[in-house]
Amino acid sequence: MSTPSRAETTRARLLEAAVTAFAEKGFHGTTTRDIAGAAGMSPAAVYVHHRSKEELLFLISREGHQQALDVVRDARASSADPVEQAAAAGRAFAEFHAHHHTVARILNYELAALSEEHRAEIDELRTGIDRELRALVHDGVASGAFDTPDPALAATALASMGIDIARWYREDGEWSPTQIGDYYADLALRTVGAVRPAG
Amino acid sequence: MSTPSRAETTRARLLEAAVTAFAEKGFHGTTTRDIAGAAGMSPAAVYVHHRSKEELLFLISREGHQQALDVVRDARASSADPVEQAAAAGRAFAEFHAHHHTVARILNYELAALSEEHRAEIDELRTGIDRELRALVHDGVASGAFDTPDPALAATALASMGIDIARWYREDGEWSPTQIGDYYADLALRTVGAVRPAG
DNA sequence: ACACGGTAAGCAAGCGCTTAGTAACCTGAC
DNA sequence: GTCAGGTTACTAAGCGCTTGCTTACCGTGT
Repeated sequence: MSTPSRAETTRARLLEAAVTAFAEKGFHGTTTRDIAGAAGMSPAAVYVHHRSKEELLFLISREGHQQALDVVRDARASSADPVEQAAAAGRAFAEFHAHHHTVARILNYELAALSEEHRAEIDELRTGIDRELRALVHDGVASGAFDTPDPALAATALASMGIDIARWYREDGEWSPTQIGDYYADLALRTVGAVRPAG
Repeated sequence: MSTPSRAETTRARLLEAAVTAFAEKGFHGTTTRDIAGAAGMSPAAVYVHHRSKEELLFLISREGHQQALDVVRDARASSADPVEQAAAAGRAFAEFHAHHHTVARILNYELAALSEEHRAEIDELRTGIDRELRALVHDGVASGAFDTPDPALAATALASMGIDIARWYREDGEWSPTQIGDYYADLALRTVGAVRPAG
């Protein structure tokens, strides 16, 4: 229960400012002066707490990807039934991308701005997400619970429709993250061709 | 059948170079020297043929959005049956985003870099696409051919899953644009809850 | 003679990042 | 309690370079 040090607080403020700026204007459209200004500090303060502007992007990207991977893993672990797994994954992945749409935009649209080493580390997390979804669809097809013309492409489509929510979602839009989660739980089942679970 | 003038050819070469560069590195990550260099010209040549870097983005965006709108309109006009319209729209919209993935990335990820006036003009074309898809789903629901818990969200999802193909599609990937088109024709029918047409 | 299609050179502004310095806060000997 | 000595968190100023774009000029075809 230790209170965070002043340095930790400042570090977090800079990261939060970077998230907002990167999501709104992109990595290359954001200046270190933007970030420092939004955090209420001088441009030099960025370099007291972080090596470079790219490191800020990497820290944001790693944390966000880890969370996204956890979301999918938790959904798979929530049930032994592939049908329930598909609904849970569709719901949770959609809710994640709606609720964390600012971070999610950075995760998916700023990959090219990462250094080669950082990009490689992020790619491993992305591969993990893809593997989870492919395994989920594979299990359902193998058990006869799913009916899809192309299981691998179905897994890609599941990831894709969730990710793109971060692009079109608006906080003042027609649907709340919960409503979107409900809809995408159903849409995931339609995508894999599952018989709806009773209830 | 007039041969294009030298100016017209150069203009097109600069636009093509801008498409490649913007898609790969984003608008802000691309320099006017990148564009001129890729077109085999000096940096000043850009300004012989175009007002600004932003104008290049606008020209690319307007042309691409017009084509995307035409694709959806043609799909709707191809049949009076909402089910066939949904399949045709799903297929054509997906094929478009796979085949023209470089342009499509610019259309969907560089909107914020447009000037206010240009952005407004592009938004009209985007609204047109949205309206077509909402009308399509509405017609199917009204005729009893579709079954979906949220028609407006279904239309959004249809657009979304097509658009995101531009993000994940790779020319050396697992699927060709035609295969993707086939799959998304079927996926569109699942999304709107249509009874598959005979055949 | 001259319009057309282009370049060489460079300007003002803005970029990521560094350096040198300072105010504010601890620590502990007395 | 207090106050020198050291540390932490930060800033003012600016460096070297790149940016979008302009200006002044030139070779070529008619």
